[in-house]
Parts: sequence; structure tokens; C-alpha cells
Amino acid sequence: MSNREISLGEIIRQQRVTIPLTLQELAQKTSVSPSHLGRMERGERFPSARILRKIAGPLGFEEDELFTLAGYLSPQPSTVAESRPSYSSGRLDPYVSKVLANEPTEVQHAVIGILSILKSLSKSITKEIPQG
Amino acid sequence: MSNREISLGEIIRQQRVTIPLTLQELAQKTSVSPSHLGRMERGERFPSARILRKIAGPLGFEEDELFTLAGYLSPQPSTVAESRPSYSSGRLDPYVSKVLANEPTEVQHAVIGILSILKSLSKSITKEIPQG
DNA sequence: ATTGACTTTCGCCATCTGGCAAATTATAAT
DNA sequence: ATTATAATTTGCCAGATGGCGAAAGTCAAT
Repeated sequence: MSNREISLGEIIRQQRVTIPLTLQELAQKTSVSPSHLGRMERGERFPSARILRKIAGPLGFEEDELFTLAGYLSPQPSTVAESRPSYSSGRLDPYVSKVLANEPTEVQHAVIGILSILKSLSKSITKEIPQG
Repeated sequence: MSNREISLGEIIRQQRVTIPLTLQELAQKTSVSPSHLGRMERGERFPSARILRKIAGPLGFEEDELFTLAGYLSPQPSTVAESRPSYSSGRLDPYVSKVLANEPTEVQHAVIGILSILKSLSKSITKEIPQG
């Protein structure tokens, strides 16, 4: 392994001096005060998401990259949408997704409600008339 | 269209009550105090990235999705064709998505079928008996 | 109406973020 | 060395976050 516990501040400073930029220059590019940037770099302050977002670009980071480094996002191959329905089993059919997305939220919720009713119905029916 | 200027707090509350969870239940699932959750939902406090991350999972959001809704990440054009998590026009409720994803494809399609039937029904009913 | 259990909101406070201005340190040029 | 200038760090403070416990609503059952 290459990096032993390198902190966010160190990463940021490394980027800045590599570019290279002074604190003040970075400050004016990002509209973040140089004193705050300095404290961030030496770990005296921890940057908020708002600040991270401001400095990402000028430092050459992707937003989500920096967020991950900061521990705000869990490490992940960037783009997530429907691809990982948290708990494994199936994935949502894209067509279904598309159609539902065009319905108001209440309708979407109603659909789920109806679905669960139908499922419990079908369960009791199956019990009464065991087929197969 | 359906949603005009819906705030992060409202989204969060909508999700929570839909699941459904009480503030206290969500609080203990997320290790965030119920009072803080409540204030977030009614817009009196703005959640930090750390808090957002804690509540994303239990509410059925992807982390980056919630970050985007909060304005911490810029909306991603990324590789997603099917579902547009951009909340402006039509976005599929993450909870709905999660539930449906666990159903077999035939069921997912059946749901859409039923939905369209209900819609055409409601349309003709509204025509026959114009109310209001 | 009243009690009791549960849920949400409020008051208060510790802690942290982040900006401004002053102080300190580094870098150059004479 | 000395001074001028630029870069970084520190002191201080306003504002925001977020937790804890108390107060205020809700609602069902009696």
C-alpha cells in the first residue's frame, strides 16, 4: 500500500501547491477566505460540503471525488441511479421506471399501496384454492 | 405540472411518512436526534453532509441523490438513460423504486398495466359524471 | 371529560464553521 | 543587514448545526 493515513487537508494542499497556487489565489478563485483554506489544509477546520464544492473545480477534482475523500460519500464507482437498488434482489425495469416517473408522487405511492394489497390478496387466495 | 418549488425538508418528510416511520424511529435508525430531524423537515435547520449521509439509506435514497437534492452536488448528467433523478420534471420516488425493484419483471409490468387501466377509467368516469 | 401512551416541537446550549483584520513568517531586492 | 512585498498563520467573533430534556400536541380507549 502507498498511503498511510493521508488526510484531506494534506491532499488539498498537495493539489494546490502542485498547480501551483497560493492560498490567496485559490481564495479568490473559490470565494473562500485564505485563512479558512489554510486552516483546512492543516486540519484545524473541516470543510463543509458547501466549501468542498467551491474548491473542487479549481483544484481539478470532480465534486464527488472530493466528497468521497472527505468521507461524505462512501467510496463508489461514481454514477448511481437505479443501478443499485440497495438490497440486492432485482432491478427496476427501465420502462416501468420511466412511466412511473411521469406520475405525481402521490400516484407513485398509491401504486405501491395497491400492489401490496394485491399481493396479500393473492396470498390468501392461493391458500384457499391451492392449485398445482 | 406537479411540483412547484418543493424543498429538501418536504422531500424528506414525504419519504419518512410514506415508509412509514415516526421521527423517533428514524432517529434511532440513523443516530440523529428526533428534534433535529424535525427541524430539518420543516426547514428550520439545514442538514450537513454528515447528517445527510446518515439518513440517506434508511429513507431509501442513494447518497449522491440526496446530496444533489440538497444542492451539495451539481445534478449529474451521467450514464443514466432510464431514470431521471433530476427532480424537476418527473422523478421516480426512491422508495417506490426500491419496492418495485424487488418484484419480478412481470409484476412490474402488470403494475403499469393496472395503472393505465385506472387512469383511463378515471378519465371516462370524470367525463360521465363531471363533478365540481 | 380524562387518562395514558406516543409523537412532534421548543428552549437552551455546546460545538463547529468560516470570515475579517492583525500579526507573523517567508522571499526578494537593494 | 535592511527594507519592501507577498504568503501564511492567528485572534476573535458571528452564525449555524445538532443534541438533550421539557413542553405541547394527538389520538385511542375508557
